[in-house]
Amino acid sequence: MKESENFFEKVYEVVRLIPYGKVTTYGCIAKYLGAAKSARMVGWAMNNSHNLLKEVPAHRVVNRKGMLTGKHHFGGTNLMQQLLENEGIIVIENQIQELEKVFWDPIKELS
DNA sequence: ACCATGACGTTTC
DNA sequence: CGAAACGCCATGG
Repeated sequence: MKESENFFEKVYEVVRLIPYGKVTTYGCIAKYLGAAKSARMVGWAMNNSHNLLKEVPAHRVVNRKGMLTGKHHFGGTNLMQQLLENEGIIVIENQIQELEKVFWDPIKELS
């Protein structure tokens, strides 16, 4: 690992800052970090987050559509959806409902 | 060094 | 309006 961890570390930091019952998108995080074109890297960082000693609430991070694309990475079950619903977020068919309502923009909130 | 893949996003047809 | 293709960046083989 190298300084690149700084990028991942930043991602994890922002994800951990997501308040309870709120969610954000990969693109927003990437943009907040100054790598708007690297939204995929954010998702990749999440994948690597499993290797971290500290757990990251990746279940609060979804794609632009609010779809739980990465739920399969949470154990192959509906764990991700369960976690979100547990926080009061309505999830139907791997898709977050009232996304605008639970959406949390780090740029807007952390600006 | 090149090709293939990915928890995305935007643009085009 | 819906689906497909392209683009971006980083990692792995």
